[in-house]
Amino acid sequence: MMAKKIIKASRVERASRVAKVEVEAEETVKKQRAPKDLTTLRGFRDVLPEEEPYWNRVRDNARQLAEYYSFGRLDLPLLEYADLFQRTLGKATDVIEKEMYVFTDPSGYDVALRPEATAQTVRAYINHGMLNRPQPVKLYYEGQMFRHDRPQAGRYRQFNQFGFESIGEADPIVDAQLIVIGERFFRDLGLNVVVEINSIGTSETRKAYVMELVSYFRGFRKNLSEDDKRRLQKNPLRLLDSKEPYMAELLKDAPQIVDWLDEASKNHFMKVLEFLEEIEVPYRLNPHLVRGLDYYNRTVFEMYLAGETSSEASQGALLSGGRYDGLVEMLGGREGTPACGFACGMERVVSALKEAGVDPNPRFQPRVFFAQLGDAARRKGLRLFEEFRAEHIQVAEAFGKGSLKAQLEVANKMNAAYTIILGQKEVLDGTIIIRDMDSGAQEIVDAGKVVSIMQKRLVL
RNA sequence: GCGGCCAUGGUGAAACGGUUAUCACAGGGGUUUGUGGUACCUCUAUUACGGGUUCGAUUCCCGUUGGCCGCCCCA
Repeated sequence: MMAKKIIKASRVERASRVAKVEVEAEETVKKQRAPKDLTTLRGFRDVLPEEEPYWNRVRDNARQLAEYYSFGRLDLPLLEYADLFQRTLGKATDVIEKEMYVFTDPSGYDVALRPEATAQTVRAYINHGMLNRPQPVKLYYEGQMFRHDRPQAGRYRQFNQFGFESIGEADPIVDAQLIVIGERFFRDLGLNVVVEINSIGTSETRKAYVMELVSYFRGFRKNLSEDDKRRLQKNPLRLLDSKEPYMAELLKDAPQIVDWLDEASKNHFMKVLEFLEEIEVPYRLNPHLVRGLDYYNRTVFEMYLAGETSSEASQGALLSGGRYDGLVEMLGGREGTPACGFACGMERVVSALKEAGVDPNPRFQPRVFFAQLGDAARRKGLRLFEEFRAEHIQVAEAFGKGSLKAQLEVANKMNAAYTIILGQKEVLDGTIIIRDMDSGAQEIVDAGKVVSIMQKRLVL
């Protein structure tokens, strides 16, 4: 009896397992790509050496600013418990609802590739007891983020952000200085941006405002598009930056969030604006600016390329941020810990740099080429190469090539100013040839002195 | 997630449904033994993948995948 039951159960179990495997196999086949079709995943890309100079400029610039304004570098993991983001970003946001790379790791935990780094930064602040450091704790990060949304202009599934976060100080000067840093970042790169700014108050005043907003738009419900109806349901604040053409008219008489701010938030906002005026950072008040993630309160801001407004920017904001005074507490940190920060989309900055024709300053530009003939020369050359390196002179080579002609071709293509040529004869004589690539003039010098001679030549 | 446009070598393009799929550039190798920026020769594509229509498909149709763009959302 017992045995029969077991057999029965196991048969059923086996059957379902087989069915499952079949379903899985079918899915796998469907998703698998032809072996010849060797590409990256959708929305993921390789950055090739030619593009790297732009990235270096962006990264260097951000790092220098971080150093100057005393933001400590914080490197964070790419993978976190999924829960960290689910708790903080807001249940109704797309980032949580459908864009996160969530999976079960081999230990059985629900983990997620980070879609952004602010929640992580706060997690690290709490984890490492940073409340015991002098406040505010100023942190800077950069790295890859992951969101599974549809690739588009300036939008990738893996993208890079750098961010500045200041945790533990409520004074509006923090907000203002962060905006200054952001604006300076672009100015240093030769990009003109416009700062858009707004205040969304506290979560309580926002709630009251949202109710008012909803009741206002309910009156026009039948005029609204499907998208806007959905916003009305799910995320009414989004109605404010809806791109529907009829919206401009409707918004004219709609309640304004600034009118609903509590006294403290209003004061805070005024002070931020005063600081900005003091330091002469041009800004544009945008009463319809709301941020997508739930943790923001009071000051919110975004930066766009000059000449573009938020509604027409082809790839959205280059940088955005704001205050998030409730987040530390929400994650279990000390009650009432204030914070403010921003994140910048580096892909968008790189593309703006290219668009603007900014010179990226390639770093690797060797001006000396070493050409060799024969095994003895190659052996010597390998050594000589190291001697140049010790003197910090960049030398290019093509040790793999045999003929002098081929090597000179390479030297020419890379625009070398000089080629030093070492052949059988020179090895025996202890000499070496220096060829000026512009004039074609050559001179034979003592092999032992070539490094110091080149050193002098390159200074001129 | 929804919609529009698109898909030929490393790159940019060409080929009325009919030969060994053409051209330019880039790249590799060479034009007899040690000299580049000019020449010549030569090599590098099962036309994204899968299916269908057809005597015959790079060309027409469907699906998949991917890219660009708009929406949603966001950096």
